[in-house]
Amino acid sequence: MAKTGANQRTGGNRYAEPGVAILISLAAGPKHGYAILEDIADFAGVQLGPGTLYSALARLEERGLIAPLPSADRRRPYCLTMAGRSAVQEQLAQLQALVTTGQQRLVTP
Amino acid sequence: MAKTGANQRTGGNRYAEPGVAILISLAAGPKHGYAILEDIADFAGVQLGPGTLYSALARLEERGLIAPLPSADRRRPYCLTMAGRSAVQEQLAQLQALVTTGQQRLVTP
DNA sequence: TGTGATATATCATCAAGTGGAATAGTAGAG
DNA sequence: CTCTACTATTCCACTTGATGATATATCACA
Repeated sequence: MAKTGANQRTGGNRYAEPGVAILISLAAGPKHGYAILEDIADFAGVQLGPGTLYSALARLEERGLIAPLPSADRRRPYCLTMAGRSAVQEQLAQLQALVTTGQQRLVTP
Repeated sequence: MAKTGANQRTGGNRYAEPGVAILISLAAGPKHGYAILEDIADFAGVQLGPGTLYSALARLEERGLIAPLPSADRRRPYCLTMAGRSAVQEQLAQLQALVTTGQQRLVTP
């Protein structure tokens, strides 16, 4: 396990759980798992393992935040539901508030 | 267990894990656990349980992101280390990037 | 004295994050 | 035509860590 060195002992790398990243990825339009993987690696600089991705997708679907589309090829595309869209908005707002507070505090100790 | 109803089956409410919130709280100056609890409830609107708080503190200390100060009274104050300060900055920057991307995508589908 | 707020420690439980391995289809090189 | 590499998903075992409950101790104050 983990010969990378960059992220060796994970479990501590929960900067932001994959859920939000996936929702953000789908906010740009429907995608299938593998494409989401690449998209996230691109915009967040984090390479998710397949287990992480697909288990998160299952959870998200279970919660009604994303919905499966009819699959062409061997791909299983998903799209954001309205609930999902609301959820991202809400989470982003919360995160933004957190970030703003944090940055204020870092400059005004 | 959980008769609250407001947050009954948690495990799904990881908008942002307590670690960042604690670091942000300490960014405003040294505090002891209980004070951090109140501070976070104030600026993040999240009431952490004692288990969550103190276990997170232990982890953060173990990783060298916070350091214990000599305890007066029965309080155990902590302060942010330099590594901790860097870590918050980094995480906040990452979160900010995530939020920005997310918000762009929500308006430009 | 006893009641409630302050403050911390410890515990068991469980969700979920994680990487690796297995599987399978597809496309291009040779 | 076949070998190989890439695309794509599924399954699995392991580990973190978040969480609420509970226990404990001190202090203020009526």
